[in-house]
Amino acid sequence: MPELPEVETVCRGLVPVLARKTIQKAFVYTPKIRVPVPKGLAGIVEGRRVVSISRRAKYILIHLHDETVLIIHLGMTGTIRFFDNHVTYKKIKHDHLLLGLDNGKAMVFNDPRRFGMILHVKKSELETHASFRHLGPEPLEKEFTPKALQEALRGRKTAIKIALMDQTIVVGVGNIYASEALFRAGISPLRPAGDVSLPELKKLHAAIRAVLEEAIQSGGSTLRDYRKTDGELGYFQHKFRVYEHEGEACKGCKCSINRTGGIKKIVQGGRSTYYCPRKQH
DNA sequence: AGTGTCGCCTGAATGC
DNA sequence: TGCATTCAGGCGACAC
Repeated sequence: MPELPEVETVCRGLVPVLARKTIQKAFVYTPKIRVPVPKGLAGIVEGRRVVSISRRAKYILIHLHDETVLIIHLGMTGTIRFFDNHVTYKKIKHDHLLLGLDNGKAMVFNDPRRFGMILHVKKSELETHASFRHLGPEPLEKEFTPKALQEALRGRKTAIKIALMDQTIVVGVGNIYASEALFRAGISPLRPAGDVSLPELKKLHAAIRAVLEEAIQSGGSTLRDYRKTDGELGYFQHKFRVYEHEGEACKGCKCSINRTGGIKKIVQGGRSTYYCPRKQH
């Protein structure tokens, strides 16, 4: 599912094909996804020019010429694809939004599970918007420091894994990268967040940045392949060390799998967590 | 304010 | 084989 690196990859992929294009035609195929699409959105964005693309947390921000922002969240299963001709494009199952561009191409947002979101807000109201106002720091920006992380976690009794996925603590880290970062930092996902020491948080801070940066790198190489095939801007397969590796030996592990059972899968807050009980404490 | 739970939604995987 | 059930999870709403 798209977490920060995947969304970042999609944003980078959007820049060459969407920036400086004018939205000639827009269609909202599915007004009622989980969060309803703003009423009249199609008519409102038609004729607007795309100035730039950026990302905040897991949201894709499409900045329009009129100081408004068209925002897409990919949810769990959302993808963005481009097609050559928006006039002849035939909607397929789970298409929710089409933007017909002035170069004739179509940008289509498709999301089978409808967990994605389409928002349209004034640039000046972005920071106070309900979906943005409580967001924590960007993990790859300098405001995210071990100290800031310590401050955000202070007194929190909830498990560190759950806290890492809390977008008010730090944004962009979802279920996969929370497990991966904790594994690299050698910290048990079950630890109460407020009990993790500063030296450990330094490791965790570095681990979060490392997993996200590596995944973005990996997305970048996928993106180059996309350019060749003109495919979809959505997913890429990154190598995970613990996620979906239940029962396997973790990287560099010398212990006997028969005896230890290998990487363990547990459920926290209704989400699966993968970790190595012998390397994470 | 912090914490935990539920519901949204569909396709794939699994169970009988 | 076919139908039913389970599972996946980001985020908002809600209860306490």
